[in-house]
Amino acid sequence: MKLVTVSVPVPLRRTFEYSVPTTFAEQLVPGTRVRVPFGRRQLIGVVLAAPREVAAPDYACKPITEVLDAQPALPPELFELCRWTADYYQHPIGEVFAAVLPGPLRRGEVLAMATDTWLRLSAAGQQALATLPARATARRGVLEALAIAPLPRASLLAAQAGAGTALRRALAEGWVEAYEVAAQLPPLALMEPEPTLSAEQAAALAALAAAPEGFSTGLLEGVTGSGKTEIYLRLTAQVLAAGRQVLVLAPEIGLTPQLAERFAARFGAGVARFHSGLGETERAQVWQAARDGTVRVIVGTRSAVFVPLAAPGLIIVDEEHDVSYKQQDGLRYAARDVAVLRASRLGVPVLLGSATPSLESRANAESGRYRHVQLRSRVQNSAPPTIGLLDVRQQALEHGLSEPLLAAVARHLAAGNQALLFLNRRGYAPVLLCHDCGWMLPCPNCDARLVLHRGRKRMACHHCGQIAPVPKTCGDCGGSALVPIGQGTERIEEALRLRFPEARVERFDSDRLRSAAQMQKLFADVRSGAVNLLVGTQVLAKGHDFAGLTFAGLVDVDQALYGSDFRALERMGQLVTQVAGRVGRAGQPGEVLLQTHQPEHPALQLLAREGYPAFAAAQLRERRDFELPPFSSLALLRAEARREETALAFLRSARAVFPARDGSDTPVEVLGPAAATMARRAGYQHAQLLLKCRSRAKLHRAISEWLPLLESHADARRVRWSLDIDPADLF
DNA sequence: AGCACGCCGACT
DNA sequence: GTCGGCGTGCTC
Repeated sequence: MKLVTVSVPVPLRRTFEYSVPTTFAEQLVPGTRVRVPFGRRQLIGVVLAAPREVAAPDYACKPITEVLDAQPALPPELFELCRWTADYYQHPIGEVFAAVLPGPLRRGEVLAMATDTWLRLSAAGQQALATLPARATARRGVLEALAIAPLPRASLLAAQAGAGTALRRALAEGWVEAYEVAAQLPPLALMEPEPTLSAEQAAALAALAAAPEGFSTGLLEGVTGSGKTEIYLRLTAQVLAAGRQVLVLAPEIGLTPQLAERFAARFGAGVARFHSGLGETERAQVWQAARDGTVRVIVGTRSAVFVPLAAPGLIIVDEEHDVSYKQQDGLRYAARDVAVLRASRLGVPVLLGSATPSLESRANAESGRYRHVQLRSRVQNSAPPTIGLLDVRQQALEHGLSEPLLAAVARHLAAGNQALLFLNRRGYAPVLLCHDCGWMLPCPNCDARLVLHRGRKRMACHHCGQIAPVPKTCGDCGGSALVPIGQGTERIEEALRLRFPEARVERFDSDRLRSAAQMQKLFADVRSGAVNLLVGTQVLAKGHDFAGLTFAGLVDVDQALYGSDFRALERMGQLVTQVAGRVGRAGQPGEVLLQTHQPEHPALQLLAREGYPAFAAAQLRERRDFELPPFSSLALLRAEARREETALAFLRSARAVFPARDGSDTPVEVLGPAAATMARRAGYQHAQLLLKCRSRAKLHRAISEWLPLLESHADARRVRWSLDIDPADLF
């Protein structure tokens, strides 16, 4: 009999064998979806290995119910990429397929071939054209256009404004017939002239284009405003001209529209977006179009790294340092790393772009594995901003703002420019404190305090979403001396409104920017100059260019200095540099001030005086000294349970069964278990066990041996646990 | 993950 | 006497 190996979407690190009725044995290539009985359910599985002839197995083997694909849903290259991903991230293969396949495919639906609607003139239409009164201009226009040649419906409607009604009439009268044709791409044409490159851009482009045929990794390090996107567009033009596709990754949904628009403006049709904001059907359509080669450029977020490509030619990862590329639950992959691996397997170049490259990429550039290309000057000739440290020790602070900071804001406003204040904390104040007894309203589910949100008149937990009314009196002593301690963006906004009553102050954070439309409106108001002062979080650090901005103040960099994670400083440097990149305009160099209680901190000083590259080089030396990534590999076993002891007991058992380490020079260190920082989150106690090894391969092998022991351990059923390879955060 | 089986507490 | 809690085991 014939057997195939099938993966099913269950969290099991094993696969299952099914017998194959002879009727459909031929089509069962790897990557084909099949419906199979599993226990007493029917699941959609993926064929892992072609059928093979075997003697009857020693277990009851069920037959496949149905074959769902004539062509494998996962083309060979993507199928192999999934297998690599499952292996590298030590994740169940069935769950990898489930994560990669769009919803409709995951549920077993069969996708129809993408089609375009075309229109042609009927015989009745020919006659109508002759008899139609001259004043029926719209209908005449439609019929005359189609009299020349049939047209795609979309082109007709695009060419003739307001033809919709006329066309509907013509179709109803039977003058025009609609029919479906397999979707096809209009021929490639540049839709806008290519701007002249600066000398530096031209050199960068030449250096990147000089890469030998096949796989290579480029690291394009370019300060904000240096014109990285134009380099992407030029390289893309070359690849498209050769009839190949380009995959462009951006860190978050909010940044894909601008990027996609730039590509569409240059290359016209054939640019598609792929991200979780699309509906499932739409995602499936883009997926299929990419696989069929009916789109040329796919701009998407991290999940787009798994889109099938008919004719891949280049992968671009914009803002490659961004932590959003790391998935933080389920299959914890890093899209930037998968992109590099995928490009190497495809034999195509990959380009990583950033103003602040990750230390990992910098290390690869230094070792010569990546081709390092730099853009040091801004296209519009504005000088880079000066970065100053503002010592706030013993200074009177007004809602967290020092007098020199406020004076700087006043100076830039007086000059008719815009100023920005950055603070990575939403809300009014992170703590509401009882001045009489010291009580602070805790979150009932987390080891955290509820944050005061004055605007929405409530207390909110930023970790689990718990909300509560603002207390009038202390929950402990009943006193009414409740005072807000510390500041969030709301409070800074309020303080600035009081101080600068004539300025228009706007706040930019996820509380304020509820909808995409609202966000567009606010950003438009900034660009028009209607907004004078901006206060905000992360959202201000990414992407958007504000031409009139000449000042940025970071209200509290110390926050980032004290992070418990070994990447805290790297993040701080990137954040400061990204915020600083928003500032400065032609002829008016910008100014950046960092409020700190640690003005002598060496990392801060280096960053302020010499800039990000020097700062990053120093950070990298520290990583080397402490054998931290990228000079070692990490894996984190996380566990959560209602009781802390349950989570710790599991991790102790896990540690106990970790494969014995030999006495080699690259031992696997096992650190912990330990309670996570802010252990209780959303009602669960979090704990973790950290694995560290200089050899990635060796760590991988040890974990492969370890996982089966872990899974079969009785303690594993009592906790929720997950394994994080190359963790981005250690909490 | 589901889903069944199985063995101990408060109720129609 | 049964309904139902979730510990344990299994899925080709």
